[in-house]
Amino acid sequence: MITHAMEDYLKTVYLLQEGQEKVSTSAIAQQMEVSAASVTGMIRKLAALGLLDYASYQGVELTEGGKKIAQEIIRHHRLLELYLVEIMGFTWDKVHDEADKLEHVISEEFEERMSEALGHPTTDPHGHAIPAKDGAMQEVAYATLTEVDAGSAATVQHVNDNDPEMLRYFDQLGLLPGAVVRVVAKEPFNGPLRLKVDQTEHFVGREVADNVFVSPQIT
Amino acid sequence: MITHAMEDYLKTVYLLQEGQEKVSTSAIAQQMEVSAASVTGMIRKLAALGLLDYASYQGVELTEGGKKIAQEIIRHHRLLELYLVEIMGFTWDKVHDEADKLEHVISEEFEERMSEALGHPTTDPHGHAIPAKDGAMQEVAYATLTEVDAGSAATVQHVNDNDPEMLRYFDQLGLLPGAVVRVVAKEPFNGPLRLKVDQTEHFVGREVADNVFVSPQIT
DNA sequence: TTGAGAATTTAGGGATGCCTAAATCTAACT
DNA sequence: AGTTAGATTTAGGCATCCCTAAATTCTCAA
Repeated sequence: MITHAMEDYLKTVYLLQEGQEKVSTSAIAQQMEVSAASVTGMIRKLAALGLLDYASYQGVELTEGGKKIAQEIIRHHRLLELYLVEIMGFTWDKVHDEADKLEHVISEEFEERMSEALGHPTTDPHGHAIPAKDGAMQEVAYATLTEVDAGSAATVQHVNDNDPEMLRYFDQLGLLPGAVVRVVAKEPFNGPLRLKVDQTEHFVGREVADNVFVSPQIT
Repeated sequence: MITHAMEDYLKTVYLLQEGQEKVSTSAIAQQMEVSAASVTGMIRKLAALGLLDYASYQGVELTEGGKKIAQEIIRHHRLLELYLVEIMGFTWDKVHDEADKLEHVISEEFEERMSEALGHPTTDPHGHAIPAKDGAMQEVAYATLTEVDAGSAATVQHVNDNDPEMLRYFDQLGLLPGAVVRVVAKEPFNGPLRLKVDQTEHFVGREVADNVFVSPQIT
C-alpha cells in the first residue's frame, strides 16, 4: 500500500533528481524538513517495494515504478494549483499549501475533470510543467536570475512556489512566468540585483533572484 | 490536535445523535465499520479533549465544542458533494466517497469559495441540509418511504448517499429529492412497495425504501 | 594513509489508530 | 436474587511515521 508519506517522498526524490542522477539522504531530509534518520527508514521501505534503487550510503534513484507514482502526484499538484487559481479564484501564493494536501486525496476522475475544465493545460501558475497523464514532461533546467549577466535580458520561466510571501513579492514586482526582465546591474559581494521589469526598476536581493528561473532573451 | 480520524468520529456521532440523546459505542462501531474496542479508545481521547461527554457503558453525547467541529466537517462534506456535481460534472453516485476524503483536507478559503460559486446553497445533491458557517442547520427527522401508508403520496426529501449503486438505482427510478411518489400498494411480509413516480410504476424492495426519506404530501 | 568532520545508518522510543481476545458490566428474564 | 446474553471496556499487539542519540561509513585534505 502506498501511503501519503510515501507519495511525498517519491515526489521529493523525483524533483530533486532533475539533472542529478542520485539523490542523497540529507538532501531529502532537508527538503522535507525531516531528520535524516527518518529518511533512511522510509527509503528502505520504498526500496523494498521496488519504487527506488538504493545502496547504503550511496544515495537513491527512482525506478520506473517510483517515477510513475511521483509524476502522478506532481500532475495532481500542478493541476490543482492551476485549478485553484483559474477556476476558484485563489491567489497564487495560497495554492501550493492547498495543493499539497489535496494531491494525495483526489481521484483519477477528479484529476481528469480538472484537466478538462482547464483545457488540458501544460503549465501551472508558477510556470512549472504539468506532466501529461502518461507522465511525459520535459522540464528544462533553466538558469536562475542570479546567473544572468548584467546587461542581459531574460524571460521568466518559472518561480519557486514554496514561500507564499515571496510569491506575493514576485507578484508586486511583476516577476511572473512569461515576463521579460533585464538585469541592469549586479552589486558586488552578493549585493542586490537591479532589475527592469515592465519599464520599472527594482532592487532585489540574491535570495529572491535565486528563486526565479529564466531563459535567455534574444536581443 | 484534531486528527482526521477524530473528525470522522465526531461527524458520525453528530449524525447518529439526531433525534437520540446518547449514542452507543456499538452504533458508532457499526456505522464506521470499526471494532467497538477501537471506538472506546477514541471516545476516551475525545472526552479528554472535551469534545464529548462520556460515562462508561452509558453512551456518548457531543459537547458544544464537539458539535462545532462535526458541523464544520459536515458542511465541508455537503458543499463538496454539491460542488462536485454542479461545477465539476460528477454524477451523484460518486461524490460521497470523494467528499469523504476531501472534507478533512480543504481550507476555510476553499470552503468559502465553493459556497460562493454555488450561491451559498442550503441542500446537497442527496437532499441533506448544508450547515451554515455558524453551524445552524435544521435537519428535520423525516419518515422513510417504507412508513408511508399505501395509497398516500409523499415528497422525497433526501436519500442515503452511502451506496453508489443504490444511488444509481434511485436515479433510474426518478426517486430524487423533490420528486413526488405515490405508494400504490405495499406487499405483505416485508414485500416490495408498488410506487408511482412520474406516471411510471415500479416495484421496489424494503431495503431501498428504507433509504428514502419523505414528507407527507397534501392531496 | 590516516584522521577529522560530514553524512548516513542503527537503535530505541513515542504518538496515532486500528485489531483480537479476555474481562467486565448491564439489563432482562425467571 | 441469579443467570445469562449482549454490550462495553481493558489488555496486549501491530503498522505507520516521526524523533533523538549513538554508531558507523565515507570523503578529503594534510
